[in-house]
Amino acid sequence: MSEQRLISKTYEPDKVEEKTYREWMGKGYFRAEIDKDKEPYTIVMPPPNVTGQLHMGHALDNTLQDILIRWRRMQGYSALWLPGTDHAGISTEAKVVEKLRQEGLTKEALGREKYLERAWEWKKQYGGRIVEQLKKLGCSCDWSRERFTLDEGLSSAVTEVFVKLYKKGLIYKGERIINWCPKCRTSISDAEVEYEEKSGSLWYIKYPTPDGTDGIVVATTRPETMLGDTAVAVHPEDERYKQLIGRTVVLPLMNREIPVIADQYVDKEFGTGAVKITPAHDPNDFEVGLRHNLEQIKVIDDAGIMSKNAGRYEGMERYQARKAIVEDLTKLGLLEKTEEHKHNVGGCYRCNTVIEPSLSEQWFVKMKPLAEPAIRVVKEGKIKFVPDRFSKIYFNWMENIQDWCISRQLWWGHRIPAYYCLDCGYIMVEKEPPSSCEKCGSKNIKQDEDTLDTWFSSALWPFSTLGWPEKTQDLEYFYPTSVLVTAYDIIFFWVARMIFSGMEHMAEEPFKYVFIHGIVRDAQGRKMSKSLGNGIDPIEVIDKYGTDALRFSLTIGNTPGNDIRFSTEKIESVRNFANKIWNASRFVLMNLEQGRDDASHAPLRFTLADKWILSRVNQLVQEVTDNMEKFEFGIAAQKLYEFFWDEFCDWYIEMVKPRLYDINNPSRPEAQYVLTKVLSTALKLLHPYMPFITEEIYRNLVDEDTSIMVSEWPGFDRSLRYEADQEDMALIMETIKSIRNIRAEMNVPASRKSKVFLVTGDTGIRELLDREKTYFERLAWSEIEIRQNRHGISKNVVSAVIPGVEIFIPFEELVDVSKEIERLGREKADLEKELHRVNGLLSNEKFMQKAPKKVVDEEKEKKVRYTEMMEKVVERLESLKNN
RNA sequence: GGGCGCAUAGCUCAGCUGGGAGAGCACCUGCCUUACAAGCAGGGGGUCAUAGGUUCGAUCCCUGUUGCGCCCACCA
Repeated sequence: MSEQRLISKTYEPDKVEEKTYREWMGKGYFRAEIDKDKEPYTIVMPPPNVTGQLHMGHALDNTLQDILIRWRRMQGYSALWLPGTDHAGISTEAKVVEKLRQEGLTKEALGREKYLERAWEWKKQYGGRIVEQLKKLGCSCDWSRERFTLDEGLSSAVTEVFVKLYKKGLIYKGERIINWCPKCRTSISDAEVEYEEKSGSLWYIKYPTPDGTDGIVVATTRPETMLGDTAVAVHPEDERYKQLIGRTVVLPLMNREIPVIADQYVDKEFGTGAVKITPAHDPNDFEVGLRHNLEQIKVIDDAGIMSKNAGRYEGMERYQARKAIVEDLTKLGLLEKTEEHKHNVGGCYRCNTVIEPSLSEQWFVKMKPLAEPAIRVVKEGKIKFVPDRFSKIYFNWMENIQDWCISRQLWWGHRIPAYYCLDCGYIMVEKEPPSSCEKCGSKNIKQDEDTLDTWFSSALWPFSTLGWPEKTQDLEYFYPTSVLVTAYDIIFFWVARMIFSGMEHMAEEPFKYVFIHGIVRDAQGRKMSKSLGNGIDPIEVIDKYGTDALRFSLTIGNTPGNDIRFSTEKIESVRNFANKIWNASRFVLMNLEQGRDDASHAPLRFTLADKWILSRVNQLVQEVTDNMEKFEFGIAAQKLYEFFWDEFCDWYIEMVKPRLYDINNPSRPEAQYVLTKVLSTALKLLHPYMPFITEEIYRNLVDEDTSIMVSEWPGFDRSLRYEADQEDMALIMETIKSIRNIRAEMNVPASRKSKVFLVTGDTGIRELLDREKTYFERLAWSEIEIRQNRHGISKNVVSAVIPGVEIFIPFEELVDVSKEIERLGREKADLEKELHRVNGLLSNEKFMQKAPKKVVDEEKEKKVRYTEMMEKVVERLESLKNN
């Protein structure tokens, strides 16, 4: 025993957390073993960016995962939480390039090999940071299995998948309109474009016929793309333009003749009903171009600069060019008008730069065949979204999915395993670099320069981290994983892609549940962001309030799928809760014997309070476990909070004090036993939420050499259902509350005891009150006297009625009768209201017929009780008025 | 243009399959009662957004409306 260690009056997290985490690590508690006698329970951690820092989103996400994994581990599962980090292609590359820039270098100047060396250095320097932060959060991950998306095993999984899908015809290379970020200098996928409504202009530009007699006016939001126009399209049935179809018009500024074509795509109602067609810079125009065999002219280059095809605008930045073109058109008298126009503009999700749709040769994953089983597995319920509404969002996306552009013009990432014969142009896609061309035998071979979308490797995470494509024992035992925990903003990027990848490569769903949570907002409800500067650093919160406080405040009262707000007020109240746990535990430890024998208690000597709290904690075990099975952590945490503070501290501990202070009390050992039992049970239930404080106390309470982490999760115990005692206890508590209420209203200080008469005609209640009368001394500062009737009780009393019992408190000073009448009048009014409601129900024939018997009986019982109480109140009122 | 979420006490939010409205914080009153003043006891405060419907009975289920937020979608 070393309860002396819990001397501080306040819980000091910094003295516990680091030390405890180290011990857990040292003892290997986080390590999951393959154990055929246990059921596996697996969570793969959504890998944070390797060079990132922990933010509140991570804190929430990982707290929830840790709650699940600690809970299941205690339940006896072989619980694996597999951690890792993501190489985060674009953002890491951006950071490394920026660093080089500061040194006056560019990646091109450095060359691929040297550049990658620098990138790995960067990773070495910063990659450990987020891992250390996760440890501060208390995450019980199996660090021996930590993975990185660019490590050898995962890279081989990526290559395996790429080759496999290519050979199956599900990966192809093609020239398409893709989303190009001129700042990141790479293509990005559709999912990576974020649309924002912006107000812009709609310019009406006249394209004259060659003879100058006629013309057509087109409307556009992006005049700079007109330099690449290769047609004007109108609707086939548009009478206004019928005579122009098949003829040509002159593209202004470029003086190029382009055809007027008819295509269904055109909306007659919008603008002028005539659309300029730029196949190289617009996805729709591209399609139109294919249908009509139009030339594709790229006028904007990879940096967002006008290309050599842009005539005299060459070299201008795209928005400068827009301005110049509008000015020039105005001078030429070809700008008919300009309208204000609101439209969606796509931006890069990393750098927010406006995306340039651009014709480019890229690699794609053919999605339709992959989407089909991914939809089915959710429809069949083999994967369940929690909450369920997110499955709709998932279906909507999956069912309308477009091919996935996976090639990135970056160097930091998995290089595409495609090899080109520079002599005959043949493409080889192989796991190992071919030494010569399969077709012409040439040794002149070059690997594709591009890398893969980071999400391509993340998509394989649930099985690549377990060793796939090798047939490892880990994979055999831990796959499919049990649950995936993530925020809703990442469903498309990651969850959906893991699902189709799991189905395609493992022929089995990657997880059974997708548990979706919301995002953490600031106190005003704003999204935390770097640009707003309103982000709260979880590490700072931990340093100030402790890890357990942070974790619990992110959990309590929250519901799946909904956003939460982070506020100082909330974390302070949770910090206070941790302190409450600490002090209650100090109390218990102070009142235990050194080297006591736990077995020395006799259930026969359990008091009412003992049986009540044992019964309550037993119920709590059941309820909390049920809530957790349903992912209702917010409710479970709420129940734990209320039980611990209200029932255990404010009632049970107060009730048990006299027995502890009296060394000769025959039921003192039972009090000690129950305190220990209830506290240790509550600590176990709290452990997934507040791992550190619960561990610190548990070791002091149970055994220095044990750990709550590996203790057994409490189960419901049928022998602890003391239902009658619970009802008795409820009556005692009601009576005490009522006495306290009167005393408070009369401004009686705790130091002044009251004499209290409890009057009841019910023999059973009288016996109960008599048996438990010691409770009133401490909890109601009262000495009670139990009477069968009111005879002989002074008239100078304040009274109250609760079901079954009348309470009278005499006062030496004269009680203000008018005030007392007023108070009883309020009680009477409340009872009248209740009686009115009950009588209404009971006299309603339909209610009597149709309501369940249980409800009817309850109401009948209430009527009896209220009527009885009413009689007492009326009696009392009359006697007061007669005086 | 579709789809979804939210609307409950001054603030932030719970409220499980419909049966007498809850918590934390804030506020008011009284207490340093030998675990805890980061505490204890008591108290005030809500027509559960709005209009209908279903039901014996609706904060909860259905429909419409309003407000706020989010997601998806190629109208230049």
